[in-house]
Amino acid sequence: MLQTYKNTHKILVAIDCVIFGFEQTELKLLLVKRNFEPEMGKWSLMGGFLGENENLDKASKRILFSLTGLENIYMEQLYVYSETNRDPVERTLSVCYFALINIQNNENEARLNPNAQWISLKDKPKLIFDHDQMVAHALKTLKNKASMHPIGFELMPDKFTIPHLQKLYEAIYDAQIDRRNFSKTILATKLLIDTGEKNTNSVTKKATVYQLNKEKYTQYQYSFLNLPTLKTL
Amino acid sequence: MLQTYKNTHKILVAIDCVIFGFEQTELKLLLVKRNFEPEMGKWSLMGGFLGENENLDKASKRILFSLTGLENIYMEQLYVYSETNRDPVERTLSVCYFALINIQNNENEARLNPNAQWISLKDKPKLIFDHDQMVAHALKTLKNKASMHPIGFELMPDKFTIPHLQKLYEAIYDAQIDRRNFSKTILATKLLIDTGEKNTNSVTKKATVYQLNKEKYTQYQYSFLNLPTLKTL
DNA sequence: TCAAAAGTGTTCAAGCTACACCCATGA
DNA sequence: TCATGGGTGTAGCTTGAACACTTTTGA
Repeated sequence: MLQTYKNTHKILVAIDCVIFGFEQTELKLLLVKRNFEPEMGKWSLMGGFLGENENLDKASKRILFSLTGLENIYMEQLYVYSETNRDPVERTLSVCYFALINIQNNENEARLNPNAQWISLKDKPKLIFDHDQMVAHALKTLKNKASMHPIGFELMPDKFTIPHLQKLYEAIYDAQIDRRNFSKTILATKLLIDTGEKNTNSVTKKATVYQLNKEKYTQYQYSFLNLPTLKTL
Repeated sequence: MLQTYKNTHKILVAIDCVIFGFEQTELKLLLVKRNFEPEMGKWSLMGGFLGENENLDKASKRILFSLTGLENIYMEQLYVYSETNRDPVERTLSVCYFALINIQNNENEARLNPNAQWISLKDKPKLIFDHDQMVAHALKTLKNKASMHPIGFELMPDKFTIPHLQKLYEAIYDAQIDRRNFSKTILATKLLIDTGEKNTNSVTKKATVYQLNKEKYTQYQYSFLNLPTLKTL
């Protein structure tokens, strides 16, 4: 016998993903140009609805996969947006996820939805509904989390140099970091493995190429970087 | 003309509240004994459903008020639980909130729902559904947040002594803290105002009674306590 | 006058910040 | 040979941890 709860009403549940990437020296967002109403033609976060036989984590992975063809991406639930009028079509809750993607590793952009585009955070257009608010929230969380946990590596390619990694943190915190202190701090974590290779792109002295020590990464227990910019969160 | 989204299905949305309090030296949870099915007679978090004309913050406040008669309580959205089978009656998402209540200030327990009870975290019974998981999550968040922001004061009465405040942090982190260093750190924040009063309950030397500097509190910008226990989160 | 709790100050070590010099590379 | 970017070392300061002595109070 199947009971149900009385005097309750059901609501549509959406998922929207704030997807960060890092290329060269720029922190980027993966945005989509809407090809359906409402707000057709405008930019938005990638989204979708929660299906009948899936939980939110599964749905968010499905949505990300449908957009990018990527699996095994770092994703985390952020916050639920629930203003009654946030979606003009009908009442919809949106569970916001944030994802970190390594752009370089995934150069086969063939799989990328043609309506999707990587856009620098600095050039972010106005987004639909409350999506700007979601991006702001996600950015704050990224700043917070990246100082406590080494999740920044999720945005880096498999092989990278320390100066390149530093550019990532400078982009995240929109701040200058001392080269020498940064290098010292990063190396002290023992999270980097020297591959023996040298960066061939560089015009001048070739930087050492490192890989992430993935075992140490998953076990990492200490607070990560302690940037002055963070102390006034 | 009212559009709707096609091929989507709606879901019941609940709110469950992890409510912390602090009394004497004990961190407590406000739990309710269920007087309805399913799981009648078992302990659970206080919950309710999201109504048609309210957002989640409003609903969580409504639910807390209905349980305690209290308003203006510190509340924060934590996480959404969405396993398809988490509620045996029918599929329900639960948005978990966590709340911090100052028990002493609210001694008029008349307003407290008769099915509700403050129970020490140490004596927490097994809760229904995934509520144990919610409590574990909330506790972790409390530990995290209390080290970064001075939210611990939300659990204290208006007037308190430093040794009493220390007991709170010792309860939260389940750790011993050095009296002298704690006092120094707390006073350095300038968040305390000396009321000039002395604690009359004490049997021996009377401790100084302080009040929170509420202006400074709302503006507080720095990371709060840096407890060693936190470094291995 | 003694035990228990409260209040305060000092010392040492670690970590972070600021800063300077040397090396490798290609134009 | 020079400009550019990469790699490393050190001194000084700040912060936090460990720790001891004095005061107040009531029994």
